[in-house]
Amino acid sequence: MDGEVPDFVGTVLTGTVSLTKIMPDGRIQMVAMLRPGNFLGHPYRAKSSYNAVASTSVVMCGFRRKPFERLLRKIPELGQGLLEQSSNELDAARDWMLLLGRKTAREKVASFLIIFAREKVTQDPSLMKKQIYLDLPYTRAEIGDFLGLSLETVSRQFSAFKDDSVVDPDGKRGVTVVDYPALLAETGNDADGGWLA
Amino acid sequence: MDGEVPDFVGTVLTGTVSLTKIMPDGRIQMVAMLRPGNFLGHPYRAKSSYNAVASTSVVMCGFRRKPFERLLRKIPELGQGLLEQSSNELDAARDWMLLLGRKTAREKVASFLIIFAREKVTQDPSLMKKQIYLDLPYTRAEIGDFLGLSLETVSRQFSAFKDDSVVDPDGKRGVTVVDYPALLAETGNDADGGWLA
DNA sequence: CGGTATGTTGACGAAGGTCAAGTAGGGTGG
DNA sequence: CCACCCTACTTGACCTTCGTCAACATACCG
Repeated sequence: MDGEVPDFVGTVLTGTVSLTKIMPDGRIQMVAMLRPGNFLGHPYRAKSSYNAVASTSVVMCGFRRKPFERLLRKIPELGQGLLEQSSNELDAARDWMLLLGRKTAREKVASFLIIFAREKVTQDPSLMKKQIYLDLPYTRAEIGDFLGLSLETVSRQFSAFKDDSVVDPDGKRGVTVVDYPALLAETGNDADGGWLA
Repeated sequence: MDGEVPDFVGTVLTGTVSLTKIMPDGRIQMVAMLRPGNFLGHPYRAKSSYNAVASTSVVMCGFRRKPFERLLRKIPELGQGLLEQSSNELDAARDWMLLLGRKTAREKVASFLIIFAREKVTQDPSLMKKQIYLDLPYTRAEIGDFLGLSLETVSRQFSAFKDDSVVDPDGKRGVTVVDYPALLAETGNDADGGWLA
């Protein structure tokens, strides 16, 4: 599924939606990864030139823009929630900017994997010392678009981490994180870290 | 001036404030450029690990966080303005991500210059066909932090644009844009473009 | 069972980073 | 007013990282 963001807004219920930017010559950069609970679209802003791509099958709760803005005016508490979410996304975008501008390919791929691994570790901290199986919602090419890398470089970094027994790729989209602390150390971040490892 | 963002929020009145992220080994990425009218700090979010740097002398209108949040609850319209601003910054951040992830050094520098040149052109469209003098608020090193480049690469791109008679550096922070349309064409964007050229 | 998507690996080259030397302004103290 | 110094900027030589192109492997789907 692929197309212009239409004149509606909504929240993601299940699945993963990606927003991408594309240059006239076809270069692509992913600029947002929306997971369940995240909000898609800007109230009060008609045009934003993104493409929305559903990476897995997605269920959304959508509203057309105009009625939603009326609702928003009636229930100001709603706006506060949106402001918080927007601030969160802004923070995430800025971690991502550090990644894009300054991290090496190896650090980028490690950071990418940590996003998904950390999600599981947060649910069950004991996983930190075990193997963590991940089902990535992206192909190598999409991971490249996420990280600002070519798909070949992404593939090579996966292989390198496999050689170092940090990670073990399994089929197309599966990976098991063999050594979570080691992977975390490869991200180039200090311990606390933001959204992006 | 340099330091942690303290427990306050506020709007920039004059000057330019930059937010940067720094990695343990010292690599730096600028993640926001706040100009007059922009808001600094997230209501409802205590910690964000940025450094705020005033690139020029700055006047701000600041509030401590707690009283401001009370104010915000009393006047919901205020929140709407903040949401709009936050959405705008998010859009800007995403244009910036495309730049960081996918543009060449030459395109990055062109895009950087266009941000400032466009500001002037918007005020006076006739400038588009004239020479535009800019007083950049940044050193080469800071431009590098903005664009995810080394300062040497920034310098080389300035020289290259000078050789091509697109731009004419003047002293430390001065530049005159000799050929605005040519510079625009170097950004790699299609005509409309977002915040970042 | 064959075909298309995706992933891996190798060889090579180009873009940009690093290191190093030298230059140019701008401000300060003599 | 001039000499000096400190900071920013420029330029060159070299090297690393990553992108590109290409061949091949694997997996998924009809």
